Amino acid sequence: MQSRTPATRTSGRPRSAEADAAILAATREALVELGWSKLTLGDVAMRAGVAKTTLYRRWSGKNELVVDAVAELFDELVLPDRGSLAADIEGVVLQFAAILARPEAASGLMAVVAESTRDDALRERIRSSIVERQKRLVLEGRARAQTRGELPPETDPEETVRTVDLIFDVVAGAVVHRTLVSGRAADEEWVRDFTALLLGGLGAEARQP
Amino acid sequence: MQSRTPATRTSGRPRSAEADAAILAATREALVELGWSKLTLGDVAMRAGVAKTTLYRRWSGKNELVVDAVAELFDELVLPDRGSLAADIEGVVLQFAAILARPEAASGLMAVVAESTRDDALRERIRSSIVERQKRLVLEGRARAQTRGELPPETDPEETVRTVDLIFDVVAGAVVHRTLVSGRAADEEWVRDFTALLLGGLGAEARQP
Amino acid sequence: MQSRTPATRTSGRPRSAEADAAILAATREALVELGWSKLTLGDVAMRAGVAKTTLYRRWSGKNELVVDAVAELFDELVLPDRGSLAADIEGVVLQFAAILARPEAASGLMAVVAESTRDDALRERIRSSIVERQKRLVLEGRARAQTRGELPPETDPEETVRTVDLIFDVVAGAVVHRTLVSGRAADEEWVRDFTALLLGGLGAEARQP
Amino acid sequence: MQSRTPATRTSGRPRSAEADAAILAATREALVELGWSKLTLGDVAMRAGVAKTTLYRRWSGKNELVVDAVAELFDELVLPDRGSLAADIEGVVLQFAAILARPEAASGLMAVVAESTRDDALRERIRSSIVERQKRLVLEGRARAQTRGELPPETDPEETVRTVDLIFDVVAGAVVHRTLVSGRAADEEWVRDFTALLLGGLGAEARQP
DNA sequence: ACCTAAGCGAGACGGTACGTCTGGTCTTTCT
DNA sequence: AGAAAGACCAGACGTACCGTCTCGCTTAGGT
Repeated sequence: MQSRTPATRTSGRPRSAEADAAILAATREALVELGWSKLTLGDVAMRAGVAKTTLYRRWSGKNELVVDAVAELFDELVLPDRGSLAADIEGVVLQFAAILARPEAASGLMAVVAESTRDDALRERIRSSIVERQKRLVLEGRARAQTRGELPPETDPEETVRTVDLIFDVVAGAVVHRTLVSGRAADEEWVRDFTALLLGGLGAEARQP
Repeated sequence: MQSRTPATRTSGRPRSAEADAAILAATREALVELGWSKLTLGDVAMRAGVAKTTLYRRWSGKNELVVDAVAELFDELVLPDRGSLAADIEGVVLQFAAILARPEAASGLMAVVAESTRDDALRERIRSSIVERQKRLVLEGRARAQTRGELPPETDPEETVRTVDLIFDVVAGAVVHRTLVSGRAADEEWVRDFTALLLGGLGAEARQP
Repeated sequence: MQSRTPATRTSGRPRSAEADAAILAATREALVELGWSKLTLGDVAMRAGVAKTTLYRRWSGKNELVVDAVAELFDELVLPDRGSLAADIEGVVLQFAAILARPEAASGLMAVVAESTRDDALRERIRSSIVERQKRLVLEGRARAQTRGELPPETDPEETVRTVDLIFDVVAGAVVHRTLVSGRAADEEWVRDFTALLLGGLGAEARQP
Repeated sequence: MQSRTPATRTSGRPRSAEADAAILAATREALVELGWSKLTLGDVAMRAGVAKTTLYRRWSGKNELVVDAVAELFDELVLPDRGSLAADIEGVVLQFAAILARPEAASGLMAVVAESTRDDALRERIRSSIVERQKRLVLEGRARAQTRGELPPETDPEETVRTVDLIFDVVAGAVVHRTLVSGRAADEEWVRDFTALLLGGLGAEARQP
């Protein structure tokens, strides 16, 4: 989560482990009720039953706190085994859409992405805590499809990385855009259309090297 | 842009047209230098050589102002005629990526999208000022491809709308995600890969009704 | 009151005489409702059904306007003939107290006096419009008392001026202080006590040159 | 044994005692330079080297602040022992006039009095902080004069209160009116005349029950 | 059983920006 | 030329948070 305290803690009172959890939970609660821009750290501290100093001792500011609070939400994504690549993709995309439809995810995620355009450390934190962390789903899905014979075994490892990245950007980007920018639900019908488009593209790409 | 005063203004000093332009330009300038979160309306007013009251008389807050300032950026997108659908798409996607790479676009756009998750009026303003406004590119490209015979003429109009929306979400979403979330440039190589994926998907979709 | 050029107006639209009266009346009305510090010239203009520019064309600011509006209130003071000096004084002091008890007088008068401590032109305007204008009451009362034989005829004119000034400061000051600072009504009992004190002092003074 | 301190403040950082003094001093300084109407709390805070919030944490607004700043000025009044009642009065009146001649006193005092005509809490604050606080001078002077045999011992206590109040209104009112409204100095000559008037009145009053 | 160093709740602190209001001025059109 | 209307610049208002800083108190591990 937060890469804190690599060094040995020798003396003094240890930091409260409960406080960490309470603060992150309070942050998500505040995101739901207030959204990112009206969320204040003083309010989060109060909700968590914690002093502001305790919060600042652990996170350097609102952005870092929100990244950590939001990142946890995406850990609940799992790749369901629904029997076919298409069905698997549809399943995970629907889960992703469901998370994005939750106000704490949408408001928080977009805001920190916006902030990250001017803060490289923040961008890196988002990449490692959220993006790279969830690429496991693409890799897992690919592997499963190869086992099933739906996709050919990979040959060029570099090519594979490029394709995984592309797929991830297309999937995550399309769902986010549909949900937050176009402002319409990524419902089953849309997910079916989208998955057909994606698989068609992948098949075609696979056919013409 | 801002739908102001459709009614006739007869008496009193008329609003300065220069002020409007100066404020929007100053807003983009401030977005470049400061980003969304550190942009203050007082600072924008100062840059524009305008009093804060003049600014607040026209826009109700930071979000509305930034939407209008950013929306203008996307009006410069044009669909180049490069001879084939693939080349046309690559061309416009590259243009889109170039705009998104500009700091005033990235920071401002993501931030107002984040805010719009808690403000329906703002979401609608974004949709009408930015999203719907640029769907013209998809429609134009489709028409041109049909003229060339690259795409079959549309039969079901409802189906057409759904496909246009899908394409728009996929294109815009993928480029945004690549650029802002993954934090890597949407360069020519990536655009070629992406276009291939998209056209493959469309072709496959067209083949299997 | 306002020393404006009564000189020849040759061309153009003549100034509205009604506007002057409306503005002063609106000023007093606003003083009653809002007090000096919350009175705004924009509000006065609106109440008077007049544009702000019209108001500024006639008065240079809030202070000048309020002085003129308040000065008119004191013109209604008259010296009643109640048969004796003591009774005359009591009568006029009660009138004065009654005016001061009106909120437009109290709030406005004290405020412009406060302002006048830093604005010589304003102090002079107050002196000529209010103070000197009402000294007529002291002079008149003195003359009447001399006719009655209650006071000896004046001998030294310089001495007379000094006494008149002193009396005026004592009378006006005591009533103002009682009413506004001590915050208690200058009622008949108090006025009787005060008048006794004043006449006693004058008699004693008269006896010992 | 029960603690006498009501609402002891135990936790949290204690308020800075220096800040209070610095703010009141800065207020008087600003009154001298700017007068009441141009004094801004932001400016006072800056002069005191204090944040605006610190100021607002202690005082609810400009009026309350100025009352406290001005009240301190009058604490330096003392009743000198000059051997006779007349001389004592002259001495204290001259001191009072000297304080009123200072711009911070004049501008501030009159302004808050003006404001107090529309704000009962403020009027009460003025009464208790300034007026009642300085009545000590009248009581002390009276006692000393009785010791000397210049005034008869008091008989009716209610009558005494009424007389003290009357004297205070007459003295304070006359000096204020002379200084601020008539706009002339309360110099030694005037004070001598005034004291003669006052003592004459008191003597006459004493003689005729 | 003490010592000591860090953590903790509380809340004051110096700042910055907010969005609103007012003071005066300027620019329209109408009278 | 004056008036009504209202936009304009300038700047103070009182509030809300920021991130930091004292306070006095708690809570552990090392001695």
